[in-house]
Amino acid sequence: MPVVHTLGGMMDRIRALLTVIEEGSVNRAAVRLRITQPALSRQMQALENELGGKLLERETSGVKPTGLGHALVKAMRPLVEGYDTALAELRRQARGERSELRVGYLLSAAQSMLTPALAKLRKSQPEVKLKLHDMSPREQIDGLRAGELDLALIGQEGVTAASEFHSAKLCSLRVCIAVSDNDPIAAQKNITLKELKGRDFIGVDEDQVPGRNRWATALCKSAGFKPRFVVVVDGITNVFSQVVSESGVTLLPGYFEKLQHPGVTFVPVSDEKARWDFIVLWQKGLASTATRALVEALKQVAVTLR
Amino acid sequence: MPVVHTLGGMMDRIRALLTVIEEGSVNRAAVRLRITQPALSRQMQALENELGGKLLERETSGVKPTGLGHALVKAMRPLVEGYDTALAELRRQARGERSELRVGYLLSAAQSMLTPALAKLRKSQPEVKLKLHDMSPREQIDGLRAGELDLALIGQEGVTAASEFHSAKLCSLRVCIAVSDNDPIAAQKNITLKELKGRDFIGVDEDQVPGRNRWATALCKSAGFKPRFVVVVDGITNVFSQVVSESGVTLLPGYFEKLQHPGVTFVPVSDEKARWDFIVLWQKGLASTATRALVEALKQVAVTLR
DNA sequence: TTGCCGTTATGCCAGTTGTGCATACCCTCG
DNA sequence: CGAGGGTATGCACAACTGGCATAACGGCAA
Repeated sequence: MPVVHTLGGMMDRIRALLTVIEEGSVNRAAVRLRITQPALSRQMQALENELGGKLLERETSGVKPTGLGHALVKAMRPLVEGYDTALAELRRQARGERSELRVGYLLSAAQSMLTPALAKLRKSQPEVKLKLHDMSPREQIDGLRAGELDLALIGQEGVTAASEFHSAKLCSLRVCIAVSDNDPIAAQKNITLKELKGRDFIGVDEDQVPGRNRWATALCKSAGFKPRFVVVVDGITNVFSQVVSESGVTLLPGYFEKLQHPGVTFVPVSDEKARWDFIVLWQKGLASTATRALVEALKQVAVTLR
Repeated sequence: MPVVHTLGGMMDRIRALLTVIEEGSVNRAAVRLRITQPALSRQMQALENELGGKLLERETSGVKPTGLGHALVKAMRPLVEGYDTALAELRRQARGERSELRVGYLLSAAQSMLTPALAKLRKSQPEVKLKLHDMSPREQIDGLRAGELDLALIGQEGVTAASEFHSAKLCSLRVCIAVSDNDPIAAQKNITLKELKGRDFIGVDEDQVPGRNRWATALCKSAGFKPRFVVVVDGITNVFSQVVSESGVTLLPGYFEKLQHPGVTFVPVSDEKARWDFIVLWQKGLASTATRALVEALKQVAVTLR
């Protein structure tokens, strides 16, 4: 039996078998499959060889599946159909017709921008299904890397990962510091970075908000000194506890000014160079129209907030 | 871009892509796949052409999936794995290592044979999982045809379908008739077919028990007359009602003698030629060892009952 | 900068495979 | 026994695919 064929095209032969069994005839199936009957006949032989058992009862009136043939149909038809639909969905997605948009964001940071941008998006592309994920900057970046997010709204933390993805800077916010209510600085309306020289700084866990400490360090260096991080905590609320108990300070993006936290006062930093960039990251490769639309909407919203 | 390839081997290329993404490198993936790097490189190009979008970010240190690439992995990996396991299962089944055995039987007819046979089977192949289906002869045949049964225990009704499947005659039972208690025949110990000449016969629905009427007709013809079916009912219990009310008779396999039904008396037919064959049918093609074992067990049980 | 080493991409050739065509074979029915 | 339906087979050819050699490209170190 010199009918060997490759193991590769086996799925095609399985498809062919499904058609043959549907039609009950190699001849008619061959017509449907746009190949000749001999070719199809040989495919069936090949499939039987590969599986090691007869699949069809050849009768003078056509063909009929054997038990094994039936079993194959039952096992393979759903897989083949799933394969086809998955393929179709991928092709659509490749053409940018992705209907689902998975957005990662940090509620405290992105709220003022994301909400109006989403409203715009819904107006221009109402059929887009949104999945919003409130997650830490680190989780956002990991999500992008793992392909679980299409787009991430992220602050300064994102610049370290910006080269991995497409990115756009949305706006550049002012910066503030958090100090204890008891601290003399708390009474000031403004503060310059220079005034922080020699103060103890509270750092945050690099895993949770990567790059934040580096950003603070860079800012201080531009003001002529090197910050000393006396403690590193994980999570922003713990930062506030430390601010109160240790009377250290920490540099924060400006939107924290609106926050209230017992025992903590936020003081704006007046240095012009002290800015907190807010950026949006999205997957490389062909972005869906929905992704592009949301990025555009975010940019438009950003200019109004500047 | 003249990289076209066939649409056929697409699944292979998807498999290849899965490996490439796992390895993060075309080179290493090529090693795992036992092909050269250029070949694999071209496969990836082909896949991207077929899908209409980039799947990989080529970087100097290797490759990284794009969003589309990630989506493909998420959609296709389970399908590919399902396909492989299904294929393996089919191959095992083709080798006769089927662990499940679906048996169709008619409780009233097969009980005396099936129970001991199953006991034998359990002793010789304890790991076989059994699925027993009590169903009418017609349902059994349909089940075999649809591949939902591996084996059917069926009476005379099965002979019409015997050519479609493998079959073995298990035993040949004596025949009896059912008559009303009031009928003079009811007092007899035996009866010959000839004595039934001129009597009204009760037939059964051809859909439920195909071939039964033909069997009765053939028997009567061998005794020199043609039975007259005054009524055809569906289901054996209705036959008994008719036997009582219409004082017709009906030919039945011998195992009914053990039954009790108010107003009905069963009288054995003494003709030597009047026999009711009991057969087992199973799927054509390679039967599993379990199937063969059960057939053997049934045959052995049958000889003890003869 | 230059050279080296890693990566992926491309040109070309040969082996293999799957297909179509023509035809053989087999069965059933008239 | 021939006609007409089915499936299988012999054969030649086009096409795809893989291997080899090599290009192109980017990073890194001297």
